[in-house]
Amino acid sequence: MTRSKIKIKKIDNITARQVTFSKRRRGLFKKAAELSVLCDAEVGLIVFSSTGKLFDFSSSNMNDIITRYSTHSNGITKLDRPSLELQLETSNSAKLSKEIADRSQELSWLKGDDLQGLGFNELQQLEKTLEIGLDRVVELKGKQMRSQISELQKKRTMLEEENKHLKKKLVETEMEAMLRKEKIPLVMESDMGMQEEGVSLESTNNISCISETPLEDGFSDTSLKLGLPFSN
Amino acid sequence: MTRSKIKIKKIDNITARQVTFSKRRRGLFKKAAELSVLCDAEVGLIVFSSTGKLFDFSSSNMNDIITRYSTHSNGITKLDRPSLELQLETSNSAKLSKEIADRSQELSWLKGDDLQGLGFNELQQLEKTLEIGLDRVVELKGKQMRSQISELQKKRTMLEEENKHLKKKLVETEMEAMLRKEKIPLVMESDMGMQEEGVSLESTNNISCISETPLEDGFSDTSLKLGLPFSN
DNA sequence: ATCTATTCATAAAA
DNA sequence: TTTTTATGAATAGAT
Repeated sequence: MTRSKIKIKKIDNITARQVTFSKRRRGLFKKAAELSVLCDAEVGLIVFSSTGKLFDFSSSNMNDIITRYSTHSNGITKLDRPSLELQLETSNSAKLSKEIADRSQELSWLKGDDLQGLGFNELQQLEKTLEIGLDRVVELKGKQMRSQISELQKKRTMLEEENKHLKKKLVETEMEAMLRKEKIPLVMESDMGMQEEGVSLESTNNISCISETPLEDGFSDTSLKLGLPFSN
Repeated sequence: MTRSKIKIKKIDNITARQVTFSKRRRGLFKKAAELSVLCDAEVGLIVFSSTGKLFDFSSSNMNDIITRYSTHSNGITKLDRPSLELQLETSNSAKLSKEIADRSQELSWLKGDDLQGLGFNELQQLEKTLEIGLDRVVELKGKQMRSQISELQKKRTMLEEENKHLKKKLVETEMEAMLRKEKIPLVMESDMGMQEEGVSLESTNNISCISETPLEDGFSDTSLKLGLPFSN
């Protein structure tokens, strides 16, 4: 369309055709893009050259555009090969939705919501179900609590035992030291490698370590919290 | 692009945008057609206006083009473009199934089943939920029972009142008959049109209703069952 | 929708 | 291919 007007018919010369294709293709894509931007349109453009090369442009997402086109243009007529499966899936979805609705309803009832429409027998049944459920939950909870308690008690016993041993050992060590007429430094704690966890010699309350009443209480406190570790 | 150059950006003025859309759309489609003819290319063009209207052009068949595009552009991903909806449906089904599973699980828990995996806090929560539900059910049930009882009592009162009147009337009738020296047949019940429902002259248990016991019993039993009409 | 001044697209050539 | 250039086509703004 310059130098001379041309007729719109297939260009015979292959080279010329390819050249024209390049030029016009770019022009076309440019205009497509401009249209989509200027006019807020959704544009999808697909071009296959005579040599089979693909060029495409889409203002958004080509799949979206094609999908939208499919539903718009002929709706179902077009690609109805899978419509059978689709129908199956759709009806399946419907079934599932119904199922969900049913279960939601039952859940509501069990939670005490939405009871207005129920008759007496239904309420009766519901009550029974709830009582059974509650019984089982309470029972299991109790079991868990009991097992937790017994575990803690076992641990306490173990630690008490350990403490007893440690105290004994400490007394022995002291005695030994006294026999050697050596004084055990009071600040020894920081240097002592305490491989025995759970027994701490440091503390805010000072306890004399050497004496006839070798260890007053305070050592017997294993710091074990017997409170149950759950909030109420 | 005449009179003044324009910037390629969305045209704000709606009217102007629509006008431009019309003009440029026609230009675009014309060029698309020209390209396909001049260069022997396969062209597919899809345009949705901002108002949602669809315009399309295809040098051959749009489905073919889309199919070819699908195989070309991403190979497998869109090869079965038609199954896009199917995929959507399928994923939807999956979601729904999951939902059902969730609700089923919760239902099981509420019914006291499948509790093994639950921790203490979950059991605690469950117990609370069940208690609330149970409370509500019991409350509503109680309400229904009370209203039923009061309704029945009202009815009983009504019927008792009615019976009293009927007895009185009967006595009067008897008296009258006696005065006329006429005898009232004993088998009259079967012929008497009993327009008063709820009042049965027949009965197995005999209860005297009127202090003077003017008429023998059998009249006073209204056959009212006060037991609640539900099974336990 | 139609008109026109301008800008744009592009056929032919390089 | 891309660039150049002369020219026809497309179109923004007005009507």
